[in-house]
Amino acid sequence: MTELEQYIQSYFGVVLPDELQTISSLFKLTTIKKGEYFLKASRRCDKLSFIQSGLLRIFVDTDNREVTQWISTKGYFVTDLSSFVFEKPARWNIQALIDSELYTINIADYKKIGNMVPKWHQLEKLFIASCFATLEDRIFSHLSMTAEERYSFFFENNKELFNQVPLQYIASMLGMTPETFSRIRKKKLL
Amino acid sequence: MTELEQYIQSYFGVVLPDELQTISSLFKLTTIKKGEYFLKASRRCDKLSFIQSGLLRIFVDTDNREVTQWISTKGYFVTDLSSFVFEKPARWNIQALIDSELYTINIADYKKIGNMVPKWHQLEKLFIASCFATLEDRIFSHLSMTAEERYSFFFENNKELFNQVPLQYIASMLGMTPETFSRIRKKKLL
DNA sequence: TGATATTCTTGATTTTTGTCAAGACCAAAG
DNA sequence: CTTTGGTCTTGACAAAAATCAAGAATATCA
Repeated sequence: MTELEQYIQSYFGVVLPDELQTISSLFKLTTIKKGEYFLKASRRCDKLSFIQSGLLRIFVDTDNREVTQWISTKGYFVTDLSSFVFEKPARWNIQALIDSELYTINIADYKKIGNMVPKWHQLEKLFIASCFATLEDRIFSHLSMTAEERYSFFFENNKELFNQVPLQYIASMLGMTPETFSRIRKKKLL
Repeated sequence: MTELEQYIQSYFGVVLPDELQTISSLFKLTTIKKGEYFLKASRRCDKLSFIQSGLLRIFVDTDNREVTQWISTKGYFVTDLSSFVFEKPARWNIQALIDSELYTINIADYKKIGNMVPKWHQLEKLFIASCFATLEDRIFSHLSMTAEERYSFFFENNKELFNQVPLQYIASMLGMTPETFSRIRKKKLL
């Protein structure tokens, strides 16, 4: 079983081996270079990718500044979900932070899965529900934690990210300025 | 078409009238009195309800204080999604803020829908995806807006809530203290 | 109605976080 | 190696928000 198949199975729990193979065969290996855009806001996001290697940053341009919504890492999927699912303009920009390898499926092929695998929509539902729960937790962290607590929590669970991406992006996705981030960091090292 | 059916249609887009009727017939009208719990954290949430009238508050107990995650209003569904979908212990408490009328379906009946309505899992997926997008926006508001901006935005879209529920709950779900909330409020009235 | 909760407001103060500006550090490119 | 551009850190200060405490307003209920 390929790495992609293992991940699909872990997220979606597809059972029959031939179904799994059918699904994974629709994903094509593509590469994206550091700095290139996987998606630009206001365009349609017509693809879903699994990150085989690399890092992608999801962000929005506002009047004053860029707001990083999330950084996607190896072993996770990346797309603008509402654009992909509802076929409407994307709200996020998605850009490669380093050269990355992606297994990519386009919307047309993606729709085929629903026809070929009877249980697919159900599995999809479960997957999206778990994404929903993750966001609930993230909201909770903003309602109940200080910047420092959010930093510590994220650091404990994503140590490896801290020496791979510009820290200002992590600061932004945790909802603080780079300066505050830097000061918390210093405090933790003492 | 009943009000419940109209809402189901608007959220899930079920097309065939008999399917719609089949689904809605599985929801039973129940009532819950002010202060009563729809759900207690750590129990299983084995039901999904549509709010015909009333208000329910979703919250968590932390060491220091209660954190209100959300207030559900007329015309919306209420449940602990991850508990309902994955049949695991609930993370949230859900309590009626005023006497409320709910159309409630239990998990056993809910599962029947999937068998009776072929497209159901697909529609469910779309519904949950739209919930996901709503949470994305909410996270964005915490990454990019001040307490005052979050207040204004929420106020503009939920004016009616402000004279129906204790304001401290709204303050909490917007991620600020009651005092800060009160001061912003005063400032806006001047 | 009057008594009792609870909720809301307000002021004084502290803490946290943001802003602005300067300089240090570091990696990539000539 | 040196330059350059981006990133990170630091300091001084300002603004935002939290905390604590008291009192006012409001709802609840006997």
